[in-house]
Amino acid sequence: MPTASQALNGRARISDQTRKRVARVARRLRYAPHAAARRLILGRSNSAAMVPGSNMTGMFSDLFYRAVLAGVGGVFEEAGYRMLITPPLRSASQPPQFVEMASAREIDGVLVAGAVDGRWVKQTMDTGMPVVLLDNHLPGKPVPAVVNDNTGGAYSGTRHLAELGHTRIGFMGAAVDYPFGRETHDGYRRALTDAGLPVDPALEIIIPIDAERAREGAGALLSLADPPSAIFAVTDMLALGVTTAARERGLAIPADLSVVGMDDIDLAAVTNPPLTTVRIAKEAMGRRAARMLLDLIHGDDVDPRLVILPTELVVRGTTGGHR
Amino acid sequence: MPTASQALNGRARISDQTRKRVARVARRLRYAPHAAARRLILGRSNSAAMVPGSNMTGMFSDLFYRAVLAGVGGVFEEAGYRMLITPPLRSASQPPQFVEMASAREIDGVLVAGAVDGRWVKQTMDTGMPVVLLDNHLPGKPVPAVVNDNTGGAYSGTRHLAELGHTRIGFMGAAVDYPFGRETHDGYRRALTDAGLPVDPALEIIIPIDAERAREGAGALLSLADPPSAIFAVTDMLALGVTTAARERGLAIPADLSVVGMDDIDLAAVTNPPLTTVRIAKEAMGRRAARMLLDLIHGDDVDPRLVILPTELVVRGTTGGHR
DNA sequence: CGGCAGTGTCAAATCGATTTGACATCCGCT
DNA sequence: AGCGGATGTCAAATCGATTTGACACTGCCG
Repeated sequence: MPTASQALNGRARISDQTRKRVARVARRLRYAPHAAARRLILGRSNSAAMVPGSNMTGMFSDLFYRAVLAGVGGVFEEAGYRMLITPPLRSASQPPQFVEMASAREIDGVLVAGAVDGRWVKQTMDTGMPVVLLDNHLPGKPVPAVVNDNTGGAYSGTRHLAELGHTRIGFMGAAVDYPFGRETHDGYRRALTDAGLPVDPALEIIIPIDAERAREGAGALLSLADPPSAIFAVTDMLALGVTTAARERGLAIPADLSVVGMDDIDLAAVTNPPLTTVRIAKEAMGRRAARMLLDLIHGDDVDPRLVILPTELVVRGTTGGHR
Repeated sequence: MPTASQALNGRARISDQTRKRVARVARRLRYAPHAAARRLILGRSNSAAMVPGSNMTGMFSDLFYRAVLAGVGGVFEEAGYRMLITPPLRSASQPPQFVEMASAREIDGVLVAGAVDGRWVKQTMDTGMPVVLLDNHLPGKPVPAVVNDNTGGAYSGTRHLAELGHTRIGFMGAAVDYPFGRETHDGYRRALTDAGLPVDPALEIIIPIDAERAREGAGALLSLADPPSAIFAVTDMLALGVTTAARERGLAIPADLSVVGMDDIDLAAVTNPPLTTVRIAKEAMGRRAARMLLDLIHGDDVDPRLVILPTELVVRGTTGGHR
């Protein structure tokens, strides 16, 4: 079948006419080349693994990761690459599935979204397999990564509240084991300091990202003797938990309490009132990371090993001036 | 390397001592067999595709999907199988990724969860690739499938309300393009008829599964001149939308309105009040479907092509007697 | 007529792991 | 000594697609 192969793959010495004839026959016979055989001789599989980090509750649950996934998928599809999503991480001591797939050379590259044990990343990279981190980075390690400007985002959200005249601004942070948690906290505190406001640890609550916990946490903040008049939450889901808790206490938004989220999930624009939030360029993040991985697979050097994407403040209906 | 292969794969004529020695060396060299080469000679890849149907991509089916995934993953892992999740369906006219993977023999079987175009299923099965549907079935077609007893579940949820003395029982159905929608509707109507209650189309609302629509829909039902005193919703998320809408109108639950959901997501037990619901055996569904697929892959005949799993009514705090 | 470009056929090598059958040792037992 | 069982070595075939180089054929041009 050398002729057939050359015709289908656009190689040498085959006229257009023959090429088309072969293609027609192949279609009629429903012929599809055997992926493993191709992989073996060509040395590449044209597929990459997308790994949901341990902070992802589920690949599709998270509106955040769905948007990222769309960006990644678009670039891969355009490049003729296949994206395989691995299941959520298994028992901690065993290597996650992507490590096995990488060492068996089933894939050409790995894209890890979110929290991951650096040990597995290192082991995979040591075998020469390209890895790109997404929404996560290993500080001090030369692992290519694409992240959001979490510090800057938290800064601009908090500053917005300060500029509206609020002086007691609460913080709802996320307890996660990757840099996002610390970075947002930094941004919040820095904005307070720059605005000449004191940092009050009593106004800071750090919880796992979870619907119930968010409402409880917000309730605790609002029950303080001297409660905040505004709250910056590090994700939109947390911010929505805050608005729910406020409504349960009879507080009007934004009259009694201003709220800023971060993310700009689809839902944010249609809540009542629509949520003021710091938009994360989710699709761009996915696209950028996917392109970086493809470059690495093709052997190109990627220039900045760490890409930080800027955020954008989107002022909607949940923020107002301090009385 | 015949000896090495025989040692690692537990084949003939190799003493335990040599076996161990080979294993040690292999580990030190970080040797892992090339998946494609193995696939080629062995004729199987020990991996299967898990396909999220077009209804599984949304956030609300997600808690459901996660539980199913856990069941599937457990069985696969135990069997030494790898599960690859394909990304959400791409543009409608192109074949979804699992079809390509199947025709290139990258996988040994396909598990489709939820709504899927029957055309692709047929095309895949025609090539001899085992396919099992999960939470979906193609009526009249001999495609192996594992489903919930949706009719029975809706029946028991509705009957529970009738037994509590409710006579005007609303229905909140899902507008989806697979049997779930029709089956739950049937179960609801049948329960009414069996209880000697009239069917009133004005009490039936059928909407896409979506947070906003659920609240609006419930609002419409509760605004009727002669509103229902109880509502059966076909998913827990819809039921929670109902309770939210009721609370917004100052109705107490269950005093003024009884609500029953279906699913029993984790959240259902911790809401206030905890949700009465019809439990779907989600993990069992995943396990059963995974086992069926493995049987088909191993060439065994599966006996009932359609497995229907029973539901269980879980009475919690959102249902009470009719005044 | 000789040569050459354009096109197609064909056999052989290649990718990496596994399986098989032939052959070689070594050991213990009769 | 001779035999059989246990164990290990080795060369060769296999899986399916691709690539390469040798060769053949046609038709056109100088």
